[in-house]
Amino acid sequence: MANKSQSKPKLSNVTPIDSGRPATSYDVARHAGVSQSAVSRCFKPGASVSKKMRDRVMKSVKALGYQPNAIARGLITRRSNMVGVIVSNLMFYPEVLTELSKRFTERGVHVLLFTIEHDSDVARTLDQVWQYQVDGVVAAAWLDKDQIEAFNERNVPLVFYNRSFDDMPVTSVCCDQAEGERKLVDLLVDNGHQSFGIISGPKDSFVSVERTQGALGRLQDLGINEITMASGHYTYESGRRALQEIIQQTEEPPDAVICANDMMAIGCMDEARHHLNLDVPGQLSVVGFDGSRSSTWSGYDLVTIQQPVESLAEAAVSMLLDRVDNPTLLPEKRLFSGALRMGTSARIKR
Amino acid sequence: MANKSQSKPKLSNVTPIDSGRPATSYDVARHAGVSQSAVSRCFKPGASVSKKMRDRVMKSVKALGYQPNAIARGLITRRSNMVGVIVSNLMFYPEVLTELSKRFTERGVHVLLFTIEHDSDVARTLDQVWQYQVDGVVAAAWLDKDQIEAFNERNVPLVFYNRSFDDMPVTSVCCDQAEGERKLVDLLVDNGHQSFGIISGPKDSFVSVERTQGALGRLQDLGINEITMASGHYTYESGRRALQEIIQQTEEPPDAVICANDMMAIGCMDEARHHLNLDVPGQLSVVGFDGSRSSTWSGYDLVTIQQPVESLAEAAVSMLLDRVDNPTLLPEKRLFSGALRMGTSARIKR
DNA sequence: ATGCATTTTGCATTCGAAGTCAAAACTGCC
DNA sequence: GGCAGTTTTGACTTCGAATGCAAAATGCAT
Repeated sequence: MANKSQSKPKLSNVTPIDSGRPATSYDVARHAGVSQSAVSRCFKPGASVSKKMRDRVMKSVKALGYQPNAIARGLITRRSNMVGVIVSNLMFYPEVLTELSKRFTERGVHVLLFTIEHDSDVARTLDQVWQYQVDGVVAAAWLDKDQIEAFNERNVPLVFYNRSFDDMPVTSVCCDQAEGERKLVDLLVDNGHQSFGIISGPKDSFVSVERTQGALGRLQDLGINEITMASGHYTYESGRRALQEIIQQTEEPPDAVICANDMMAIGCMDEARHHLNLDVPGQLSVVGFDGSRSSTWSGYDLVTIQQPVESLAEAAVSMLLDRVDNPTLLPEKRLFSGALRMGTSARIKR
Repeated sequence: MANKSQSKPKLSNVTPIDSGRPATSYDVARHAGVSQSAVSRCFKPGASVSKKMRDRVMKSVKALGYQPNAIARGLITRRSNMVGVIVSNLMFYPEVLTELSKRFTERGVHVLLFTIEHDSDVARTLDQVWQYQVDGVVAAAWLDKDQIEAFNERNVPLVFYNRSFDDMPVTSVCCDQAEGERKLVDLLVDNGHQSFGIISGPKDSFVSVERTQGALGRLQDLGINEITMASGHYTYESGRRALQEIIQQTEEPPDAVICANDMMAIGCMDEARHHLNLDVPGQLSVVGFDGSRSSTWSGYDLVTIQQPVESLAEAAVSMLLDRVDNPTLLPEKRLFSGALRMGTSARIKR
């Protein structure tokens, strides 16, 4: 730097502390009377720097309030230390996002958030993802084959959260939706339930399909055919509406209603109790899926499957960062079981 | 570029398409037989580029799948097109984050998410914020005077969401917490309630203090002194516990309980109905604050204040981006009224 | 003190896009 | 065709930090 300012005495390089602009490594170097390289090395763990040098630099760093520019660093290292998190609808994933964010932060990685409202937004979102040079992506959204392929071409690790692809080698962490539903069905059938309603989520939701198919499959395996279907959008209101539909379609209310998530199960219970005058669980058993906070509220106390959110998030984060460090790692699918929660929203003996 | 490769024929510059790495503007330039500057200009709206040139470049852009590197762009333009969003506890702000994210995305701005668990994390978080050269920050968290000052020094616009500082010139959007509470108090008193319980949030929560003081102040103004206080942490469980405390502290249950948020109000109702055998609203009126989704569920149907989340988010986003474009804009505080929701959780005539 | 090995330091270059400026290519007009 | 005026283009530099390499400084043994 000292050399440079001799050969090219430009103002911007000479100004002692270019106030207004944050200090750069050159500013620190000049202030400490050392080279810019030295400053840089002081911020690289395990670099060869004498104690004397480090102390001197750090003094200037504090004096100028220097913070390394992560953007500039990212340019040269080709590592932004940012990961993209793509969520289709935040409303249903607040705790997931909290867990992911917490864990990434602990590891010094930052989260660039992409929320998408419609599937059609995915393509646009991915363009942004490429532009921002994220080191990896966690997707709790649906991507098509070409989009997944794009990640491979660009060597950007991708981990799916709660959705996977049987026919493609992707990395994913999932809660075993189908197994969970089977547990619920078994529990209900073992406790004498014979006729069922099933409230599925949106048709384009991977999770909903898995859950609904899981429940349906087990019921059929057990030879149960009294099944009425309806679908909702994972919301409270849609759960209520779906129950109305089911009731209208049948002579008698079913023994139990299996909902694709807790929110709809809660809607269902409220509809039954407050609008249809049905006792839950006395006349109607209701079960959900997720283990959301509200499922434990005394008014509902759902029988449901609790997703191990912490484990899922931890797995997603570590699998992603492992692949960032070592791009040759092959895809891996991890499937976690959910825990059966024995609430009081269904007629079961415990 | 052509010139450069003559004088310094390095491999990395000569390789036609350095596969594996994403294409750069140089790659595009070489492929199209034009200069790198030309490629850059094609991505700058309103730049001087002939139609012939633009077509030619765009053909190569598509052929190579080129995406401008936002990191490199940010370095030279000093604009990252990223804003930081700092939220203290995501659990209570999912819809806020959704709204903010949606609106920033619409305007081509990206969200770098910072979640903090303890106040002590703020300092560390801010270091990260500086490093990532965000263009601005929305904070739904508490910052101290020095931390706010740091934003001014670095010329990084800052907008507070639902917290403000009477004694400092900060930019903020808030729902008028105190006014909302006064509306609730007036409603309850007008409907004959005489004794009150107040469940506040954490002592270090700005919002909680505003709300609690608002309610307390109005009650005292109205000459009502039968007030029992308790505090919680904004959670369902803490609402239940707080109601227990209140009941224990008094001979008779109060006529009404005023909770600092909906979640605690719901906990309160469940505790009253399912554990204390109190009829709500018959024996106990319960009111909340927020207008959360669950406040409208039939089982609760809260009397509460609905925060205009869309307006708040829109205001925060536009105020922030206005200040990014025009740093000379002075601080501005915007205060939105909340809407009274006439639910059935309190004994009121409607 | 000398020589050699090792650590520490600085110089120069690099990452990828944007912007400045001057050269080159057009345009219109006489 | 030639010339002034305008538009388009390319060469070069810049942003801020990291790093390979060589020079300088240090340590150590003789």
